[in-house]
Amino acid sequence: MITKLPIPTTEGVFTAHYSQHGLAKLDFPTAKSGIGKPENEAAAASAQIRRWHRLTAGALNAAIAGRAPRVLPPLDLSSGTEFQRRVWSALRRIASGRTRSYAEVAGEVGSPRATRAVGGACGANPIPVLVPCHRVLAANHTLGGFSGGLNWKRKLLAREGIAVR
DNA sequence: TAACATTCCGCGC
DNA sequence: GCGCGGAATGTTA
Repeated sequence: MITKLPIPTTEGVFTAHYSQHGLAKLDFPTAKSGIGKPENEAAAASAQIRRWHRLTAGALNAAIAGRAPRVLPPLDLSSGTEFQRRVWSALRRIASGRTRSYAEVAGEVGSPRATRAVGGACGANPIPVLVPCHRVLAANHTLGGFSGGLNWKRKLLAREGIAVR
């Protein structure tokens, strides 16, 4: 069972998806996000999920403000493949304000030539911002791509003080 | 099998 | 040196 809850930020309203294992997905603001669905899922949320949600909201707002989140809720990454989960945990080890290239990440997960596959895994990342897929740049320090829109990637990097070409 | 959020090498300017 | 075209490469649906 999945519970969806909104998170207001200075950049718009994100939507968090919780499974019984933790935060499973985070959506960028859309034009229609903001007002909940007819069914009031917030009311049905367990005490535990509400607690996770508070952590998520705090971490997300901190990250958007350019500060490293102090605590994160448990993440439910069970939707990913083995390879994707390796990539995502490698991403979480990148310190705020630092960057990696797709090739470097590929090396860290044990498949040095899977650079392009790393790009795919980043694109499949269900929890942007908190799992810092935006800190991965191309080898020549250009932006590369970003599923949620390159503007987001630029903005997030700027908040962390990272300059890109 | 085709599609990629890459990278590397070679060419022409 | 810069820009562009094309091939190699691992993973996924």
